[in-house]
Amino acid sequence: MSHNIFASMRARVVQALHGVVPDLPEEVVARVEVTPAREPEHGDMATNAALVVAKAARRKPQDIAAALVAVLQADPLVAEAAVAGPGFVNLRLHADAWRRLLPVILRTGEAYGDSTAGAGVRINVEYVSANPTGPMHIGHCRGAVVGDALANLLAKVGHEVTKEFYVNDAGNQVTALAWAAYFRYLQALEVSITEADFSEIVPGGLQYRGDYLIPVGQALAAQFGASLLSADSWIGEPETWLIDVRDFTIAMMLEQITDDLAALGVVHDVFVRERDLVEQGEVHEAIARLELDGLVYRGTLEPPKGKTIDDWEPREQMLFRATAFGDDVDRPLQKSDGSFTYFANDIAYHAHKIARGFDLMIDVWGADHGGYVKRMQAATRAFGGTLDVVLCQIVHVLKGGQPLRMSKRAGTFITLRDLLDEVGPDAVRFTMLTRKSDAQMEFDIDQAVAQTRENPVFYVQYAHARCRSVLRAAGELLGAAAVAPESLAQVPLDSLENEAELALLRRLGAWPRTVEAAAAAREPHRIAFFLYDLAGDFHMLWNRGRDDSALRFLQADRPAETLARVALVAATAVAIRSGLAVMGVTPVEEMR
RNA sequence: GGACCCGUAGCUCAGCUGGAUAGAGCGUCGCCCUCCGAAGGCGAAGGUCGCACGUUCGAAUCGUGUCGGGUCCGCCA
Repeated sequence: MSHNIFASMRARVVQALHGVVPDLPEEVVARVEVTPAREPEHGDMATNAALVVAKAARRKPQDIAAALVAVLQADPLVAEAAVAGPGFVNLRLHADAWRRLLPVILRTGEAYGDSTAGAGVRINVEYVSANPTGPMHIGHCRGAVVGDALANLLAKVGHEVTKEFYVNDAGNQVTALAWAAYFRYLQALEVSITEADFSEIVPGGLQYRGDYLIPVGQALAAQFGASLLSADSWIGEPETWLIDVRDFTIAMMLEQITDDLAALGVVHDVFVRERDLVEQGEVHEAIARLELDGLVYRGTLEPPKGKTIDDWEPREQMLFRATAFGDDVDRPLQKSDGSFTYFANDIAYHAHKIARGFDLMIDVWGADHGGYVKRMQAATRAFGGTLDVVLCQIVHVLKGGQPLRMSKRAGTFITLRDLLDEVGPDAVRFTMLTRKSDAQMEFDIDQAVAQTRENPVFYVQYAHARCRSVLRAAGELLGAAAVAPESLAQVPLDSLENEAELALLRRLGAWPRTVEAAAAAREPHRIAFFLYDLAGDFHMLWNRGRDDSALRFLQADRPAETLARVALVAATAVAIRSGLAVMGVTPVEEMR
């Protein structure tokens, strides 16, 4: 059930258009838009209807616009219609058309803005998907927030959404992790060996030297005692301990990651483990199916030009014919040791998702995976699926006006947990959504906690707190029953006629179309900007009351007007909560 | 050499999928307030939308080229 006033006006415009210009092709009508007017003098809304059909109708846009105006002026919602510019039709609605949104909003509650635009389309949103080799850091954080908010947004427009985490627990990385954990295990048992000496033993050298594995080593010692050592209390043969240590460590890391995510408010519905896919033979199955379709062959790749690779030598390998689906080159499926590449596993994973019946997959990745998009989309198309990728660009963290250079070696490595401790989950989530995800962003820690307008989190929360404050005071003045949503939904609203009040009303009316547009564009940041603007409208109204006490919400001697204003305030709070819910941010009742 | 992302006000960024005179916050300048309807308010200045062609009624938005910044480029994930 949609309460989108722009959608209903569009329906009226299209109906009028059919009367004015018969036999219009569907695809032409589809381009008709009804959008909010940018300038208040232009009215409330504008439509491009006459402009987009002019060519098909073989008539001048202004003529069609004039004919539309004649029809639309008779519409009971329309106060004024006029031709403007090259053939726009500007519409000014009766104030009542806007006012009657309030009961709808109050009765709908936080579901205001929901729609059925996505009904029947199942979407899998995969995000975070970090290696379980260490704690979550800032780089993961943006993707986590964007993915989570996007999933909420898609659900709000009616999609059936699954939030999914792909655990990369099958590659060399987790073997390296096991070695690093084993070193900490030795330390926990006070086996005397230096990091340098141990690194000599590790195939490829010791990685993951961070302190975060110390508790893992202790836990291993507590769990296994000395049983992972050799008989002479020295380093055991890897085949005797590697798998146990690896699985134990992955489990602990994964638990820490999910704990950190939970602290951020991110909870996935489904975890898929790469190792399970490998062990259940799904990779072989997926590759076999590609072979059947003639999309796999043995060949030799050209070395990349302009980039010298020291030990490059031409090598024949198993390749996926990605170029058949728009990629630049065909992509390797097998390493020289015969095992599958990460890409091959990922193909199996996406085939797995397609087989589970999703109509659309959306992967949220870091910018460093940008070069991977085309091949993955090629692979999913080979399986008859559709993949959208949302790339999240790098986040630079600022503190005290200075960039924090993140370096594991220098110890200025910011974990998600550090950030949450310093800023709090709500501010982290909101701030991460104040930029388009494919643009780099600077995360200014000082700004995220600032109690001023320059901090959008504060500004929006403050607006909600003020709304709640008004509602509490109204309850004391008029009685709790009088300010219950259903009571307010029946209040006469004629007294809402101040320009600032109407501006706020119009903004509230734009919420459903904002949600739909943001979902269609996969751009959750638009929600943050809408809320910032909405908060601005509300604060402006509040400030008017500060200058002129007649404009304050609560007027002890004029209960009818007070109730109408309280209804507007209550609806504003509802819309803010509706938006914050998409972002996963908790609305506050008061500023403290 | 190639692929992908980004170039909009001094700074950080929006710009609703091609619409009308390109917006916000910060900063700057001016005025007001310092009242718990506290954690400021009002107003002003400030832009050849990196640049050049092209597409069309119309371009910050689409295409091509170019310059600048970023990410990445066979057996890492």
